[in-house]
Amino acid sequence: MLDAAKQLNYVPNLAARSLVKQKSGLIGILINRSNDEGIWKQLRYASFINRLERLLTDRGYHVVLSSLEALNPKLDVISERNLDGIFVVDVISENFHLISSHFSEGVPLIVIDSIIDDALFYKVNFDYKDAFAQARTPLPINPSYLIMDSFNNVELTQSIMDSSGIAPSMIHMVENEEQLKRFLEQHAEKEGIVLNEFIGMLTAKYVNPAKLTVICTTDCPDILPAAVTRIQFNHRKPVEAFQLMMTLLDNPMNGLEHKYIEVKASSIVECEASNNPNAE
Amino acid sequence: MLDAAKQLNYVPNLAARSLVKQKSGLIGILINRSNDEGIWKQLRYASFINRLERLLTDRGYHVVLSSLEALNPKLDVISERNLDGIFVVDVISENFHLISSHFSEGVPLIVIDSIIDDALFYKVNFDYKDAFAQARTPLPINPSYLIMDSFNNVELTQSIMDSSGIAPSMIHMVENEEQLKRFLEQHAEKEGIVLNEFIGMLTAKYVNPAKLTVICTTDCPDILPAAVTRIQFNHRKPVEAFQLMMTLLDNPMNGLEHKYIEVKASSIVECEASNNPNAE
DNA sequence: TTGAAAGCGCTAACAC
DNA sequence: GTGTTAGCGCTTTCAA
Repeated sequence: MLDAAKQLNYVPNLAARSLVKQKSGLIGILINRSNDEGIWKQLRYASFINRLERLLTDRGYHVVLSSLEALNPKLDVISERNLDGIFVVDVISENFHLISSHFSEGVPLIVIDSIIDDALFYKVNFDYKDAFAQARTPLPINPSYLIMDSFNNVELTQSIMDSSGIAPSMIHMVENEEQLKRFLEQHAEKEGIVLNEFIGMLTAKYVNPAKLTVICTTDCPDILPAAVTRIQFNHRKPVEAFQLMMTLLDNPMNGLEHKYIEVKASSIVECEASNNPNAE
Repeated sequence: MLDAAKQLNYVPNLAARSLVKQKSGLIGILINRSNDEGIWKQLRYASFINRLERLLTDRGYHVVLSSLEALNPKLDVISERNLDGIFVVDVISENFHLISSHFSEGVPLIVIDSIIDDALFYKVNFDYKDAFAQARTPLPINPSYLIMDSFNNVELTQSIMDSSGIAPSMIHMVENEEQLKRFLEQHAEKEGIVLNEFIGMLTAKYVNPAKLTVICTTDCPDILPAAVTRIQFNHRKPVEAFQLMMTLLDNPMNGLEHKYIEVKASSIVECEASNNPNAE
């Protein structure tokens, strides 16, 4: 029985197949990470990676996960492993040329949470402008401060600050909990907006949760105290990124004309993309 | 010579190398996940995966991340990609034989958060007995209830319940926030222990944080309210798992005699393993 | 239809 | 040393 099973159980060798087909069946998720990250940075992409990986795995791709040192990202994995598609998350502007140099014609390259004016890259970002507009709607008065996290991609950080409509002096960039606490002591009685629910949770330790509006960017609204007002980005970011990747993989010739996808804030619950478990 | 290769921008093809060397340079991290997971389950392994992946990547390995459906885990990636080493997290007992069937002689197989009496598997688990002992030390009286999460590996779940020394009727297995809330309403004024800081955070919404002791299993103590007593497992689990894997990869012939590694609870801050960036 | 052969890019084992 | 070759396991092509 074991013998018979083994005879019938042919196991394809994907390395050999890759070699001849020039397709690896591997999709890379590359993420900029530093060693000294606060808890909110560590968890920022947990849900995104989880969901994106699931979608890709269900489609029959294998996912290579790789951290990048922000200062010195090693991107060799892209060309060495012949990745069929690449997601890069939160890219430092200075490193885009480095990524380009690892680019192979026809290999979809999607950057997440990064603004870059280069047609080589497809981009999937949140529509923060939309989120801020929604955040202002239910509030009796305008929020007076913004607590947020910085991104490696400074253009994105700047863009968020700009779309918030809040004076730069009233925007606190979270570095550590102690500094956050000190900032909040000066504004305890005012209304504020917080980006990222983990930061929202830290913030709620020090101010009245009822005065907070949190823009949920990490798909974890449940961790927030009940009194907090939430603007939820629907959890479509991984789905959008996945669908874009599939589209690009299906049409290797002609790329799409729209290089930017903006995921809107919304409380509408969307269903998952259908899992069609077969790759190439 | 290396320079010359770089000048010519020669890119080694790892698929071809894998084929001839019979080593892929790939390490798998396989995790049981369900679709309807609560936030605490989704985030349970975020920090572990993050750190483990970093250690492996720094050593020059490439990491394949794959979700498994708990009921029907597809493990083909192991043999198809010729993984050099495999981590499997939170394994359902019934699936161990399935994993065995994908096992190749000499390929290190390390299970995390799983109890299995089979010499094929190396195991890295927390020492919960130690954690509960420490949890009782600082408390004025004995905790009267335990809030915890269930694992796919029922032996582990049972083992934790047993080591807690708390009556089964006073152990609440978290399914959703509503049920948790109802359980807590009956025990609001008593001391309790909580396993997993995300559950601890949810719990702290409904009871006096000062009465809670949280055993931190996900390396995210910062998310807890200040008043909560913490027992921290030091963040050595990914490091231990990594070091064990490296040891096994270095000694392909003779496995170690100790198949269990128990990571103790401790507040001692350990330094990261040295990053020696070269693989095979 | 079925089968044999070439070759993907690399390393190891030979020869010189 | 330096150069050549066989072959890893697969797919594709071309032949019968």
